[in-house]
Amino acid sequence: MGAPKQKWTAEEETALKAGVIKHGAGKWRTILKDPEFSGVLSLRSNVDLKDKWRNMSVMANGWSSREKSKLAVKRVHHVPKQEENPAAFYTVAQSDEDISDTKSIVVANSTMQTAGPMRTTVRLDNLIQEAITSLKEPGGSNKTTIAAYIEEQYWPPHDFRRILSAKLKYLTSNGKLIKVKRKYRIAPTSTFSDRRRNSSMLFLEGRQRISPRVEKDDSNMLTKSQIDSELAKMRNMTAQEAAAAAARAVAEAEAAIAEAEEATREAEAAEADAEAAQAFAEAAMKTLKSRTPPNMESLKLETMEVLFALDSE
DNA sequence: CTAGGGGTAAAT
DNA sequence: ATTTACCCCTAG
Repeated sequence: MGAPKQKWTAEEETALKAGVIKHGAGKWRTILKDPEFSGVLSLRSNVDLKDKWRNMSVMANGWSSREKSKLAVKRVHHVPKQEENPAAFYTVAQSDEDISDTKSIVVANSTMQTAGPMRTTVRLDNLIQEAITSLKEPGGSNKTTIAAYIEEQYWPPHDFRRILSAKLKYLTSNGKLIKVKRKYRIAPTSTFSDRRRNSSMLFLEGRQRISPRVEKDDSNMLTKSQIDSELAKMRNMTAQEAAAAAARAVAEAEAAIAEAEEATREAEAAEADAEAAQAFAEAAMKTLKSRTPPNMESLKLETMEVLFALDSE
């Protein structure tokens, strides 16, 4: 029996994502026990988490059918900026053969070969959609509100707002969003899958303020200071954690960059590479977790540089 | 416990 | 029809 049904709430999904980011994909039990998430996820089992993550991954993969398509990976095409990037990452990811997925390997390899970052998408579409639906503002939400919502739950990539603008513009011209007086709402007919609207705000526990040392964030939006504190924390992290955090940041940032470009052209192709960054980031995390890199310090430094490089982009 | 294969059935 | 939540099982 498939068992009744209990849709995952946005809070739970957020908690799961945050948990994965914090503890790594696969540490379901750890995530579950973490007091930061146990509240929200108390009704979920570790297997539920795993399955949900699987579902989410499948979605991110673009094309459904859980495990059907082996996905013979694709072209890594043009890259807006080409510098020598996270060499440390790529090296690490590549030097590992226990990267389970074909896609991961391909990503690493192709990335190496083209000496450029892969393009990706972090489902900004979905984030926007989630923001609008969750905010439930009559008449839609304006850009600032949407940005604030997203920034509250996700680590905002450097030039996030610029990208958001481009994306919003594109989605509007595309008919997926309707803009009325600077407010966006989801087009009724759109392909936006429109998901649950279970915005029962239980506790606002789903996501804690990351900065323990910055106590003065009353109503202040924690964007820049959050980044700073993240970086500060990274210095005290283990290489694995630092790399994982950085990997995620890199993936998101590059994805955002790709998104921005794509938005001004055609966003269709963007979906196809959606998983690339995720696979890459996961591979990096996985690798770094299973084996401690020889030179932790240099790795840490490398990741830092990556972050700064991206930040000054 | 986790990964992942496979399956059922409720929702959409 | 597809997606999605949940279950079960096996290997490691």
